[in-house]
Parts: sequence; C-alpha cells; structure tokens
Amino acid sequence: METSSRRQPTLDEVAARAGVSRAAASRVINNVPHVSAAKRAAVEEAVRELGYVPNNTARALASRRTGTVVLAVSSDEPGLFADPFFAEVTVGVSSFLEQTDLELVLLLANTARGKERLRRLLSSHRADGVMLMALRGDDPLGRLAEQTELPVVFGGLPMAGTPRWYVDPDNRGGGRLAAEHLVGRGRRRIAMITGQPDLQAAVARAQGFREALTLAGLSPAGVEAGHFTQTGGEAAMERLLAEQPDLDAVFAASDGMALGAMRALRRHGRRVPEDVAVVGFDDLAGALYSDPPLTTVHQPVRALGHEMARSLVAAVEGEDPNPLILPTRLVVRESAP
Amino acid sequence: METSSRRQPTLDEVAARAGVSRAAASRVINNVPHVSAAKRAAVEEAVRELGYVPNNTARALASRRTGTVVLAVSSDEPGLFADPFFAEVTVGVSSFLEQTDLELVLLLANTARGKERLRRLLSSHRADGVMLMALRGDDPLGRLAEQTELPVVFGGLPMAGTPRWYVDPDNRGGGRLAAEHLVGRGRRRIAMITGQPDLQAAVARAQGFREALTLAGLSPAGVEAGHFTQTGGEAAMERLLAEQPDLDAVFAASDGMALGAMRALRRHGRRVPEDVAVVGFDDLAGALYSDPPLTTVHQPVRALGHEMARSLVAAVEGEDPNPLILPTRLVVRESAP
DNA sequence: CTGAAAGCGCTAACAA
DNA sequence: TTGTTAGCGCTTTCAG
Repeated sequence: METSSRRQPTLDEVAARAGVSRAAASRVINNVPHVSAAKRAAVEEAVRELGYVPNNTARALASRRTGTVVLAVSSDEPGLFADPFFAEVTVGVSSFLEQTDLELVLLLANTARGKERLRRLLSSHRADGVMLMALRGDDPLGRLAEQTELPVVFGGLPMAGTPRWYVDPDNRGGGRLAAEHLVGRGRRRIAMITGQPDLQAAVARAQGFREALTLAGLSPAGVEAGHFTQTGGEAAMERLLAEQPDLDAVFAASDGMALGAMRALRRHGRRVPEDVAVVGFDDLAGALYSDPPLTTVHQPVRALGHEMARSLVAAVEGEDPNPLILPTRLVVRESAP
Repeated sequence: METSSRRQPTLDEVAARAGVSRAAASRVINNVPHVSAAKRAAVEEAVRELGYVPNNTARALASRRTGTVVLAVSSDEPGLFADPFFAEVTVGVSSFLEQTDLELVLLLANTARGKERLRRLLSSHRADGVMLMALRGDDPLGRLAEQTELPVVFGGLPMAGTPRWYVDPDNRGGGRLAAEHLVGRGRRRIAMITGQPDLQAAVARAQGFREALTLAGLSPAGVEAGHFTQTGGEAAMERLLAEQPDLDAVFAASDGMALGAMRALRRHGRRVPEDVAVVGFDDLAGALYSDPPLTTVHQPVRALGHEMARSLVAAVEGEDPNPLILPTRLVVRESAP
C-alpha cells in the first residue's frame, strides 16, 4: 500500500536550494521572525521552484500539535447526520476553520466501533480539540469529554452538568416564543410534539413552552414525544389527535416533526391553520417550502457551527472558558399567521 | 499552545513493561505474525494496563501513510454542503470508513482559500486518498485530480474526460424514467427545470429526458435552468409559466427544485397533479412530506457515498480502476400519480 | 521468531 | 540573526 512513488521535496532540499540552513528555511515557512530579508526571499524562491508543501505529519510529530480538530456526532441513529441541521452546522464549522490552518475530521459515532473510536480519541491526544454534538442523556462519552485534557466544546448542552465550553441555542426561550405566539393568536387548546426526553434541547424547548402556557393560565392540550424526524412528528400527531380531537394548535420541537404533523393533520381533514395552527422549530430550508409555509422558531444553526469552531480554537489556545447562548426568534408564516 | 501535560504511554513503555523489544510490541499491535504466543499475550497485557493508544502521527510519519482520506466538495456556493444530498452522501461514506481505520477529513472548498487548500492537497501526499464531488465544468481541480498520483475517486462525473475511478448515479436513465412516466400518464406538454449547464449531472438528466420525449414523438414544452435549490426551482417555474402557460407537466432535476416549482404553481392557482404533474429527482426525505407527496426519481445517495469510500480504499490499495454506475428508479407518489 | 539500528520530515531549544 | 543538535513515536529493513 505504497501511496507515492515520486517523492515530495523536503525542507532540507528547499534549504539546500536556497543556500541556507534548514532552521532558517523552517523559520521562513512558519513566518517566524529572526530571518534576514535576503534569506527569506531566497527560501521563498526555492519553495516556489520546487513546489514545496510542508509535510503535515512530520510537523505534527515534531510540534506535538496535530493541526486537526474533530466534529463528533455521537448517536444511535445511523442516519442522524443526514438531518439538514447537522449539515448546516458543519457548514458553519467549516466556514470558521477555513480562516485557520486546521483540518476538520468528521466522526459519526453511531455504532459500537464508532463510539469506541471516539472514546479512544477523547482519551488520547490525536487531535487538537473536539466539538461534540447530539449527546444523549445516558451517553458515557459526556463524562469522558468533561474529564479529558483535550479541549472539548459541546454543541448543545448535555443532560447533566455544565461543561466548561459550550455553544447552545436558546431552546427554552424559543419554546416560550412559540407558545406565546399561539396564545396571542387566540389558540387555547395547544398541544406539543416534543423530542426524546434524554435530549437536553427537547427538554428545554418543552420547558419554555410549558412556562409560557402557565403564564397565560393555560395548560398543554397534550404532549407527545417522538424522534426529531418527519416520521416521528407524524406518529406523535396521530396520538395527539386520538387523545385530544379538539386541539386547535400544535408546537413541534423541530421543523421535520412539524411537517410530519401537517401530513397527519391533512390526512384527518384538518386544515392548517384554520383548524389547527402549527409552529415548528429550526427554520431550516424546508420550512419555507412546505404547504402552507411553516411558522417556526428560528435558531442560528450555521452560526452555531461557526461559534463552536471559534470556541474550540480559543480553548485550544488556552483562553478562559466562554460559554455561549445564541438567540432564537419567531418567524411567522402561514401555518400559524 | 501546548495540547497536553500528562503524557501518553509510548510503545517503548509498553515493550519495557512486557519485557520485549519495541519491534515485537509493534508487531503485536499491528497484528503482524512472527510473534510467539507468550510475547503476544504479554504485550496485550501491557497495553491494557497502561491504556496504550498508538500515536497516529508517528505511525503515519514512519509508515508513509496518513490513515486519512478526504471528502472534498469543490463549489462556489458557500452553503452547498447544506443540501441534504451531501449530508446523505457523507453518511454513506462514513458508514463504509467505519469498517476501516481511516479517518474522514471534510474539505468544503468554496472560497479561494479553500480551493487553494484542496489544490495543495492534490499536489502533495497529505492524505491517502481523496473523494471529489460537485465539480463544475470549469473547475481546474478536475484536471489536477486526474493527474495527481494520489488516488482520487470522483463522486459524479466531471464535464470533460472520464476519470479512472468514479461512482455516478444513472442520471441519464433517471431523466428517461421521468419523461416516460409523464408521457405514459397522458401528459403532452412537458417542461423541464434543469440544473446549471456546467454540472454533468444536470446535463445528463436533461439528456435522458429529451431522449425519451423524442422517442415518444414529443419535444419539451420548455426547458429552464436554475440552481439545484428550491429558490432556483421556483424562479425557473415562473419563467416556464410565462413562456408556456398551457404546460401540463414538469420534470425538475432535483427534489428541491420540484418543491420550489410546486410553490410557484400553487401561487398561480395551478393544481398539482390535476393541472400540472410534477416529477422530481433525488428522493430525499423532503419528497415524501411535501404536499402533495412528490413523484421522483430515486437515486441511491447513501450508497453513492458508501461506494465512493469503498472505491477509494480499493484505489489506495492499488486495485485496478472499477468505475461504478448506480441505478435510479421511479417512485410514484401523488404529484404525478 | 527476534532485536538492533536507521530513519520518516520537521520543530525547537540552545549555543554561537 | 544564525546554525547545530536532539529528538517527536513509530515502522521497517536487516541480520541473527
């Protein structure tokens, strides 16, 4: 399994060509001062002529820095990453890392093997830092991540404990916004489709929702939990309709769930929004193109990724922890005008 | 920027602990034969006791293999990767790599910096191989990718030339299926919303579509190009309606475009499918949950990723090129029953 | 089957 | 501002 035949030029060759020591060449290439202009120019020239590209591996070994950060999604659902949410986060992460020299390693840990890999990663030093997402309540990786000396930034909070570094959307506030909007529009029999109870985001959204209802003197017309997917939302809506046929609004903890709910409502002959108003959460691309377009709680998903990456770099550079809560806001469309 | 303080155990320490030479320890850890059972056991024991994890960087430097493959998406649209298509491909790639010891590096090259990084990657040997997607017709990285000695697998064909290794869905066949279906359902004024003409997938889908129409003695009621997005599809549909108000069907080159088209149709008071039948391409999650559910050409997106990774590993291991065309099939739903 | 020895290509003291 | 000197931790001949 020999990867190459034609060898890449080495730093020594560049140095020889430029007529300087390897140390000087190294300094130029790493933009370290203490090099005369003449030497600098000579080295740059040699680099160009030889087409020199530094060998990252050797650099990593010598400097004890890998030049690599990991985005890890720990989950039991193999296809979880296919949720547009993660793609959008990834774009945000990448947009920040592009300004640095760090490489992004993607680790989708949804099998025993994958989890073991993540475990080894967290207990070794094979990356400069880790961004960790989608942690479930019972995931032992949470503890491990908080104990390791490797810098770790949580995307979304774990169920228990508060990590040193995290970036989290204001889920509770978002849940509140959704409920307030529906109440303000005169709805009174408001149900909720929440996510699995071992996901902090799901719990927080439901909590905000309940708080706002209570403040309005109402209580939920029903709460059903499901997966953060269209199928999950559809099934939950079916159950809600069975329990509370007279509900006049529903708040779903994700846009996907809201779409599934609308499908169930349609099948039951309920008009949206006339009979039942629907509010989602996320404001991903699908929300605008559903029929009717979905009123939803916007969370800044791409910014979430961007800030996770920024935080991680700060953590790697030894800055003091600076947890971040990103604001959410309501986007009103026709499903709950 | 010191990443660690507590040092990881080294192979030497393991060897010392097990009372064997470093070479022997190395053999055990890499499952190389020529080690006595006794020594093997002793090393395994030491590994467990010390919690030894091999240092990938050192291993890579010594073995001249990085243990890393890159999934590169070269594009000018910063958010392209947010398309569910790529997320699904990524899941497929990851599902294959999980069976290996390879790490997945994600390189979203949508800025000058990102492209430069990809260029350097292709002209150096800083990864064991590269999977390259979304190449546009004019992308100079295409040539570079075909010339480099680094194993490269194309996900989707480039506009010009045929790479040694690629995995491509049967786009042309898919386009044909869509047209045949619409013709078979009695539609006669069939338009198409195609993708940008510098994307091979868009061209191939349009080509198949035209072929099937011709075979049926028809010609397109109009063809408009747009971005592979909902917005792109919506705008293209608007233009088609302006040109050909009497069209009775439309084939969109992606599900996203089809959703956008349905939105435009709705706004113009056209019923789907009664007035205008709509067929999409992809069969991503959104297709099932649109209203009405979308008839679409299914392409095995996750499998595409899986096969790209499998091919890359084969390429890295020096096997002979084995390009792959994956089948597409029609999924009939209510937008074109 | 085993171990010694020679690097992989680069960085980082340190002394000059 | 320079160059010399040791490694970083592992793999891989090569003799034994």
